[in-house]
Amino acid sequence: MERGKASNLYCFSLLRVENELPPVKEKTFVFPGGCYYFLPSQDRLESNDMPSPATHLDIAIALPVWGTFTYLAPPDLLPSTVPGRRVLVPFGPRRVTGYVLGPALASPSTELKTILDVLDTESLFTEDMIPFFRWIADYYIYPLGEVIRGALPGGLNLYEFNQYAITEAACQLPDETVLTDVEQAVLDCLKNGACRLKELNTHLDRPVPGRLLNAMEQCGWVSRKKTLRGGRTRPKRQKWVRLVRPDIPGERVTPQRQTVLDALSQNGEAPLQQLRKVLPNAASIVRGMAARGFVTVHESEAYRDPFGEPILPDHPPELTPEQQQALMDIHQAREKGFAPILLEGVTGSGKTEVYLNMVADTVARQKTALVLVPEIALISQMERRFRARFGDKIAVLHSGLSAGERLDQWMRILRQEAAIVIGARSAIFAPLRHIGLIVVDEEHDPSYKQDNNLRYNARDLAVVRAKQNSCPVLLGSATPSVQAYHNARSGRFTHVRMMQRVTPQPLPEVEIVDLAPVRQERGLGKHLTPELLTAIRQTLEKGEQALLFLNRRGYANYPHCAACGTPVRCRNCSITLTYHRGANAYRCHYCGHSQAANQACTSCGSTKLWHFGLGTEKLAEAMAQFFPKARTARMDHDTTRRKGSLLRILKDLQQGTIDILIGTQMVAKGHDFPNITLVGIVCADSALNFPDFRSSERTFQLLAQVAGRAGRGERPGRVILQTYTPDHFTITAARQQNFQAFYDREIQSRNELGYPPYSRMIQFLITGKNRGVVRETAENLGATGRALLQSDAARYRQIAILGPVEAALHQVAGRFRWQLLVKGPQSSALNRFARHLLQAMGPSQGAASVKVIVDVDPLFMM
DNA sequence: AGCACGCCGACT
DNA sequence: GTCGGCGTGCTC
Repeated sequence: MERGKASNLYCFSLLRVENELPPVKEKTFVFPGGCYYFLPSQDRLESNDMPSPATHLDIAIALPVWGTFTYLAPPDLLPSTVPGRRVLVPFGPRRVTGYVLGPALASPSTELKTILDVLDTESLFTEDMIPFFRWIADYYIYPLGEVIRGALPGGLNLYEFNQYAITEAACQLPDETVLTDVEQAVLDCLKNGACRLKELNTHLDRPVPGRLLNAMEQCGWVSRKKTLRGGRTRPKRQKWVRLVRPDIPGERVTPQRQTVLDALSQNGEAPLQQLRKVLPNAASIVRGMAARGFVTVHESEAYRDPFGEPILPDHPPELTPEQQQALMDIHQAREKGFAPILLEGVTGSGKTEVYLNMVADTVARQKTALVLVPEIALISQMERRFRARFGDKIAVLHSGLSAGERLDQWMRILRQEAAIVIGARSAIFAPLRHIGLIVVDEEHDPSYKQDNNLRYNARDLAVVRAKQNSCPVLLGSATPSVQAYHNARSGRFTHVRMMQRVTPQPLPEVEIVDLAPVRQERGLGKHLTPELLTAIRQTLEKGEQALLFLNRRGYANYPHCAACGTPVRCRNCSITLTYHRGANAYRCHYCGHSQAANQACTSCGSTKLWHFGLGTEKLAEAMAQFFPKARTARMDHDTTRRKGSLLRILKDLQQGTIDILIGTQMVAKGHDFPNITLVGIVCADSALNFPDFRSSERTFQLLAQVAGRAGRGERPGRVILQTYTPDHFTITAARQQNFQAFYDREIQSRNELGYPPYSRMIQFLITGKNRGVVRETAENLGATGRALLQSDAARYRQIAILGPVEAALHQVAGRFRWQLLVKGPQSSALNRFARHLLQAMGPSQGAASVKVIVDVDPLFMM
C-alpha cells in the first residue's frame, strides 16, 4: 500500500512535482545530437528582490532552448503584449517567434533586447493554460517554447533565415573566371531563385560550407538577405456581396446582373463563393455592379467547415437504472471540484450516454467540456452523437483536419463560440475557458500516448488539467488500464461501474479453440480451424454478419526465399518486410520503405519467394475462397487511409452489404456494429510474447474489446478465440471478460517485479546511424548514471538503472537503437535524477550524431 | 534550430 | 601555408 501510494501514475503526488522541483542552478548546455538539455534561466537571474518593471516580459521562445527569456516591450506595443499572444523577437543573430507568458519576475544581468512586433490581435491560448504548459515542460523534461508550439495549431510562426541570391555580377562573369565545382554548382542552383543554405544543401546533394558562401559574398557573386518565413496558416477571408439597390436609373439590368440581384434578394447579402455557383463569372459581374452602386463588397473572416452533412437532432433516451445510478455517483464525486472518476462499463453498457448527460449538465452550468477519443475514426462517430444533441456548440480537433480547419476550430474555441470540444489526444490542449468537465473515452487506449517529439500521455494530462481547473475528469473504459484500476481500488479515483448492457443481450459466449492440433498443417489450415470455419458458415447461413480479427495488415508478414530461406528484410530496419498483394510490393511497417515485389532473393538470386504468415489481405482472399458467395471487406490502416473510406465501410456494414468484415485492432475500438453476431479472433496471442511488461495488459484489452463487438443488436453474439496458449491467464480472463480476474493476477506480478504502478519509469532512447557510437553513448549514459547513484546515494536511494541494452527493434529507419531505463517509486525524484544524468553526460561525452530521447512514463519499449 | 566561431587534418 | 570539414557554444 505504501509503495503503491508513492508510485501512482497520475495521483496527487505527481501533481506536486511542480512545487517539489526547485529551480536547478546548473549551466545551460546542449546535449549530444542537439537534443538540448538543461536548464532554466534562473541561474542568470539577478538575486535582487526588486520586481522588474512592467515593461519587462517573460517570453518562451518557439525553439528547442531551455528556459524563458526577458524582453522589453516598447511603449507602443506594451498594451498589446498580453499573455498568450505571439511576438517577434531578436534572438541571437536572427528574429524568431516567442510566446508572451506574462511580466518577468526578475531581470537577467545581460542587456535586454526589445520586442519587434506583436504577431496576434488576440491571444492564441488562455492565461490559465500557462501553468499547464509549465507543468508539462517540467514533467516531460521538454523545452517550454516547444511544448507551446506543439500545442498550438501549426504553421503560424515566423522565423528568420539567411537567404542567398545570385548577383548581377555573377551572371556576367568573364569567361576566363575560374570557378571550383562547388562554386559553379551553387551559382547554377541560385539561378533558379534565392534559397536558404539548408535548401542549397538538399538541391546540390552535398553540404555547402557557410564559409564558402561568405567568401562568394565577398567576391560580390552572391548576396545575403535575412528573410522571414512561415506564417502559412492564416484565417480564411471571404468576400460578401451586399445589395444596395436593385435598380439604378440609366443602368441596364442585364440577365447576368439580374441573376445576382435575384440571389441577393433573399438575405440581402451572400458570399461571392455562393454566387459563383449560379454564375461562374460572378466575380467580374459583381465588380461592375459594385462600381455602379448596385452592390457593395466587403471581406470578413470565415471558418473552414470540417463537418460533414448536417445531422438531425436527437432526443435523450430514457436512461437505464444503472446509468442513472452512475450519474448520481459522478455528481456526488464532482461536489469536491477536482474529481478523477473511473467509469468502468462493459462494452455496450452505454457509457456515451453518460458522457452526453454529464456534458449537458456542464454546459447548463455555463462551463465548457472537453471530450477525448482515442482515434480519428471514432471521433466522427462521437462527433455525430454530440452534434445531434448539442448542435453547433461542438468543435473538433484532430490530425485529420487541414492546418486551416484546425486553426479555425481553435479560434472558435478561444472566442467561446464552441463550448464542447471533441478530439484526439492533441485536443487536451484545446484553449477552452472555464473547463467544467474532461472526458477520456477508452481511457486504456495506447494511442493517447504521443510517441514522438513531446512524448506525453493525453489521459494523464487530462487528470493534470482537471486538477488545475478544479473540475471532474471522467475516464471511461470497459477494460481499464492497470494504472487507472489501481487508482480506483486504492480510493484515489472514484470508481463507478456499469456491468450490464443496454440491449437485452448478455455478453457473448467465448469459445477457446486450441491452435496446437493444427500447428503442423500447411497453408491456411494452420490459421483457420474447422471450428472457426464452421461457425462462420453457420453465421452466414443465418444471414448474419461475422467479424474476423487479425492484428496484422498486408498479405504476408514473413516473405522469404523458397530456395535458401533468406527472409526479405528492410534495408533500414531490423525487421522482415510485409508483402502487400494489392500493391504487389514489400513494405516496411516501421519506416515506410517500399519496394517492388518482382525481385530476386538477395542472398542466392532465386526468383521463387514464399509468402508465409497471415495478414488481413490474405485472410480476405481466403474467405473469398471458402465462402465465394459471402461479401467480404477489410478494415485496416491500408483500406481506411483515404478520407471517408472508413465511414463507407461502416455504412455498408450497417446496410448489410458486407457479410464478413476482416480487420486489425481498428475494429476493436469502440465501434458499434449492431448486426455482427460472430467474432473470430484468428490468433489471440500474437502480441502476448512481446518483450514488454505491458503485453498481457494490451492483449487482454484487445481481446475483451474485440469480443465485445459481438451481439450488440437484437441477436446474441458468439466469439471464437483461437490461441496457442489456452491456459494463459490473460486468455482465460478474456474468455470470461473478467477484468477483475485479469487485474488481480497482473497486479500481483507487477508488484513482484516492481513495474508500474508500483514504480515509475523514464526511458532514454539512444539512436544514431553509427552502430558503434550509439553503443558507446548508451554505455556511457549507463555508467554515468550508476556513478551518479553512488555519489548521491541518499537522494537517489530507491532509483534503479536497467540496461543499457540494445532495443528489441535494434534498427529503425536506418538508425540503431539502444535503451536505458531508470525506475523508481517517486516521480519527482526520478525526474530530478533524469535531469541530473542528462546534465552529467555533458556535451563532450557523446558524438553529435547520436540523439538521446527522453520518454517519461514510456508505454512501448520495443 | 540556426548561426558563428575555432580547432584540426589534408591538400596546393 | 590555407581550405574546408566538423564539433561547440550561445541565443534575453
